[in-house]
Amino acid sequence: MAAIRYSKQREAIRMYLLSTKSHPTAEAVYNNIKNEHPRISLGTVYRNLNLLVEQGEALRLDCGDGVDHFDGDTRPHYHFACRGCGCVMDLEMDPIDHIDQIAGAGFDGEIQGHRVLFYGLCPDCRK
Amino acid sequence: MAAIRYSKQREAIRMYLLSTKSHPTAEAVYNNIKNEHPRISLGTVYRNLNLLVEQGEALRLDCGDGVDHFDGDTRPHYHFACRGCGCVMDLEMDPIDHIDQIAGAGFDGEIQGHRVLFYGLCPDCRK
DNA sequence: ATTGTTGCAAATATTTTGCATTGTG
DNA sequence: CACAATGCAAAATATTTGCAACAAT
Repeated sequence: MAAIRYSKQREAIRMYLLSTKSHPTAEAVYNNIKNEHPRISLGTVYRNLNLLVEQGEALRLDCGDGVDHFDGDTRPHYHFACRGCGCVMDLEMDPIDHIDQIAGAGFDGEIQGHRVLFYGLCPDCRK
Repeated sequence: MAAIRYSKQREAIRMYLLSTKSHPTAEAVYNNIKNEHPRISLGTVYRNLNLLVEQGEALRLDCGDGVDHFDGDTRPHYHFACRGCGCVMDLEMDPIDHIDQIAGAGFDGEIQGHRVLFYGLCPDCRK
């Protein structure tokens, strides 16, 4: 049953995700980890990111650019994607889970949740 | 300045999108169009879907499966993705544009809009 | 006649996977 | 020692693009 063993690569990826708020892609994680682990491969990064997401230690985000982004902050929160510079930011905002009720009214299926991405201009690009 | 000319392929794609509520992928559009237009190529389907989206005659949807889906109904509305069968449905629901205000409170950038996908079990899979 | 559009194939881009080797428990 | 994890390269998937032939205006 596939016990999970320690690996310094996975640990480095996990630590990097916890250290940044940049919501990096797999490629970006790879580039940042490469300094410490010059022989790490992109395949290993993908494998471990998938594993971390499965284990609930990271979130996979879709930021609308067709590439997966990852977030070490697994608390439920909302994201914002800037149309100017493409950066992805966390939003500090009140929960909006009530929209599930709105969606469920008059719908015969079962609404289990939602995925939201806000977009616009980030503080820097707005200027 | 690149005037857009008529093409029966584009017209067939447009008509197919208007005729279905299935939110097809490019591949699905291709397979459905092929009956009428056996020599159409997938590249042409992609080119025309992109064109229709640019012209505002179709929507590109992200349904969470990593593949682009397309919708001929360009009126603003919300979508639901079933975790059971993978189908994508329209939701008849009250607008929830007020979430932009909630997101914008305490955010220094400019919220221009949002992208929401609801998920759960469709009426059939719920049974 | 001009030039937008197509079919086809090759090219990109992103992510996954097979396999021999290495590392963990 | 058993087997999970790695590095590497090749494969799989989704989408775009170069180009010569074709079609719309």
